[in-house]
Amino acid sequence: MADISRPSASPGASPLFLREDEIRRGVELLYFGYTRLTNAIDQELAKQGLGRAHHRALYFIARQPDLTVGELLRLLAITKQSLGRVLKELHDRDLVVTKTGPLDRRQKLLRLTDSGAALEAELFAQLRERLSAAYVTAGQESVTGFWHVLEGLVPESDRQMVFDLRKDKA
Amino acid sequence: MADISRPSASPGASPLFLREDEIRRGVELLYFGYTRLTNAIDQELAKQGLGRAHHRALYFIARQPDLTVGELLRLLAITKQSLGRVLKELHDRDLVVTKTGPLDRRQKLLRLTDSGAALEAELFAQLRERLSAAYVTAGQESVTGFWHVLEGLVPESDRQMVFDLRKDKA
DNA sequence: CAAGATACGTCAACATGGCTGACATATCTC
DNA sequence: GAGATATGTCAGCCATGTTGACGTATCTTG
Repeated sequence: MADISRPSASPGASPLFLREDEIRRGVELLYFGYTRLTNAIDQELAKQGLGRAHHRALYFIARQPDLTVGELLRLLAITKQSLGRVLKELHDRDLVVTKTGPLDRRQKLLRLTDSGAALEAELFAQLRERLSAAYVTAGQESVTGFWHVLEGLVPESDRQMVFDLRKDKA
Repeated sequence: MADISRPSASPGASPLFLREDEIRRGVELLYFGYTRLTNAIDQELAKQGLGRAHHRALYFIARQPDLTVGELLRLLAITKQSLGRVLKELHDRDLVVTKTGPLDRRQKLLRLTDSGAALEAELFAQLRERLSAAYVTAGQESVTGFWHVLEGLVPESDRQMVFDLRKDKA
């Protein structure tokens, strides 16, 4: 295969070679990479009778315990009715518990139960397997490039929210 | 903001620093990057009364004119019934035309009409805007890293199909 | 050339996970 | 005490995926 990282042999049109083909390449790889990664856990989810919507909620609750419902809504960017359905199912299956917010009693803080955490860990293991294989093949330098481009795709208005996932809650 | 691209300050556990946090970072950025990019065209699509499924079909037909129905099915990885509904709507709106395959008359080759191509171009312009902004911010080296990691996420069995999108049909 | 495989289309029923709109309750803030 | 806010919930709708069954035209092969 030709070296896909080499830009056009005739530069000059643009300092960063933003030719149509390079954009389409990104669109396609993002599409296939994302969909194939999410496919990796569908079978596991189906065993539990859960769907991808449940996994997204489990994932973010695992990532940031004591997340509020409102914060989760902002992350998922769906309506509260849609999320309500998902959270109710997770609660009914004893995968998620809520507690009243200590500072603001209107809030509900979300946490995984032990079995919720176990399920999330099992699903995460699939993601880790795929993603770490891709990381290893591409190399650490590529991984940081991968991150940088994706960060640029997140609108300014959402960026802080995404970065904050890596912090413990105040 | 801290330099998010710098790996752990305490390497040694793994030669490529495959700590949980680095995997989660990839999962999240992929999720937000992908969903926010696709959100970029939803409004445009809604104007036409079309959905994302229609866009995916338009995109791949634009990318590889004279694609067969079977090839498109493999790319989208959905059932023929689902695709049939989408193609029928695109055909009814005069965005796509089919012609009988010249070598194998069972096949139908898909092509955009002029108005289909115009719509696809308009949608593509949105993607280009977002993605090229991200490319410029990240720099060419990051872009190649971005590609390499995503390639690693595409299963071996699908990889040739994805690469072949960039070639003219035989 | 006949038989079977293949490419495509279509009918029907159903599941998932989004959406809007309307309204209720508890709690916080001013 | 009045109004804003965080959450929940009922009801119905839509987009887009699924399975299963079946039909037709065309290609391929023994």
